[in-house]
Amino acid sequence: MINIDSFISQAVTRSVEALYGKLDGEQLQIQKTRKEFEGDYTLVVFPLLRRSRKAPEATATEIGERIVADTPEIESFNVIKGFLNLSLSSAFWGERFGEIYAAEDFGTAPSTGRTVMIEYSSPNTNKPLHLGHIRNNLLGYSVAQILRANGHNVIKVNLVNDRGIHICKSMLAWQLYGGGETPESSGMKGDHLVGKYYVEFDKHYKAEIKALMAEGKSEEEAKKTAPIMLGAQEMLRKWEAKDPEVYSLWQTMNGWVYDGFDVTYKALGVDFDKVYYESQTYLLGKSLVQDGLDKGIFFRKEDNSVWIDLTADGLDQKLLLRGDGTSVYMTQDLGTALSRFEENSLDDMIYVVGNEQNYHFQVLKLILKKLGYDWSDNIFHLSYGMVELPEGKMKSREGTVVDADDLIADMVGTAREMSDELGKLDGCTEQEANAISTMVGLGALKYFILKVDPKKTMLFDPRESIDFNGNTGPFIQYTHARIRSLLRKAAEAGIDYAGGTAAAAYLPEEVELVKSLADYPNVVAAAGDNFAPSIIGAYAYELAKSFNGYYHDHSILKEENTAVRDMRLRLADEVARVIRSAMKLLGIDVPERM
RNA sequence: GGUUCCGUAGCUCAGUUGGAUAGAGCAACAGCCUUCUAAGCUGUGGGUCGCGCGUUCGAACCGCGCCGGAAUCACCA
Repeated sequence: MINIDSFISQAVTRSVEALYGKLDGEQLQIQKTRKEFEGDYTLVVFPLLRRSRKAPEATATEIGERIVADTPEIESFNVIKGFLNLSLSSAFWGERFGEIYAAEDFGTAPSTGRTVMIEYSSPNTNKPLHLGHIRNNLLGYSVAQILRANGHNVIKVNLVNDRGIHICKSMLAWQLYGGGETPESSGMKGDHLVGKYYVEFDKHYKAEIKALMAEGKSEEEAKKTAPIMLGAQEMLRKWEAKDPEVYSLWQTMNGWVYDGFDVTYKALGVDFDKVYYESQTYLLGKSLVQDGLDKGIFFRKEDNSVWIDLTADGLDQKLLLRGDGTSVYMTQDLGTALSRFEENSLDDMIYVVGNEQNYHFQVLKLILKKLGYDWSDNIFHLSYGMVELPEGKMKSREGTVVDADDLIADMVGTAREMSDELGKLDGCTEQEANAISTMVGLGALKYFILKVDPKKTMLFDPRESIDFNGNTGPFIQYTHARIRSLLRKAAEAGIDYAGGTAAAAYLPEEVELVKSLADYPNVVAAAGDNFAPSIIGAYAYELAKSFNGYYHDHSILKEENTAVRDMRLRLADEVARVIRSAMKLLGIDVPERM
């Protein structure tokens, strides 16, 4: 299969060197011709002027003539200012389409042999998943898919924060006020039930603070001495001492939460190859502290705590070990990173974590580097911005958090209503109708989230997210469904479209579509390199849009010669295939009909 | 104050190894359903790319300085 970019690059280089002599290492500036100009590829000639010693137009013309004479596949050129636009022959594009059509694995790269671990989701076990987690999960999953399509060996992992004061709060509130309530007895999803008691704890905590302050205590003192808070802290100590009763309750309630999370993960279509629990990893990293002390990179303060001074790097001093010898988050993350790289022979490690932890990862990488671990450079923090609502930020205190399960149900429900209204589900069984509504509702949600650059703070407008027009998931799904319909109709009419010839690519619209298809592997590669699923999304949308335009101008019922008709149907087939694989990378289902 | 990130049409967003007249969608307006799915298509209007200076033949993109916004700088995770 010919790589079109390098084909062009070689052809142009050959002709330019024939004219002006060897280009020692200089890169020619070749890019795709913009839509509004005629041509396929454009050479920017400005940098070559000092070699040609002629005006831009004259230089471009000179090179253009030479290229057309040298390379039969390039059939014509035009010059606008310093831009030389080259047009490839239709026969060339026809051949490329033939290759694309024949390639089973088109759009995927051969194995690179690199192993990359990607950690995402990373929930706390004291409350259900919300909209922010949805962005995290979708980014993590789609980037994993993209990396896999780029030929990497990908390990998806989840690090569950299952220990700490937060879960103790839920546990204590449940003990005090739960009345033995369980997911079974209450009919509540386990994570929602545990989240309910976390809220309950906060309510009682606030009440106690208020009461203490009424007795004349300062706010600070009241916060420290509130009985329920002391109880939670006591519970944490018992947990650390593996008190059987506390430990058993902890296991039970976390179990409820995991059952709940599984339902949400399944609905979102994300999964993991391995799940880590902080209760099993939180002691990691202590040996690194001794190592750092020995190397003189860390230092000990008089209270016995261990620190690293990063002020020379523009950062601050960072604590690594408390005075009592217990570790902090940074310490365990250092240890976890080390054990992961060693145990899995990782080449790269990606953390999908919100941008509020940018500083943390900056420090993490720096410390590992100072300890002499060169793989520190292969740690990538895929940082993403917050999701805001039209009324502002999500605040749990003000009850403006968008719950993940509620949102998913809403999206699917709205998709169902809209579909019914439009009569899209007429003739479907209930099962089919549900399946389509789910694909469309979740497609809308996923695409809406993924089309935005991860690092940007994004606005989530529920009304806009369920929009089915314009740059949306359902638009792309719809296009795919229409293509499938077209192909079904063709098959019913007894048209065998597999026998067409590439000669039909002389039709201009088809050539345009083949060019779009030819971009596909590059799009995937680019997205893999800079972790921007939005590129894939934008690409799928452009393809869907161009096909929709194309589709409206053609009819399989129109009289046309066999070769032309076959070519169009093959193209439809291929566009459908490309849309499907692009959406699959993003984790979005594409229905056969809508 | 330090660090990191963001600022593009009324709104939501694309657009970087520096290239041509800065693009979509939504919203607004005008058209298109006895032919394959109108969740569609075609067209019109809408911009000091936050501001300034610099580098360059050429800057939304690179550098410096401002302005505005976000996150973070815990013996929390």
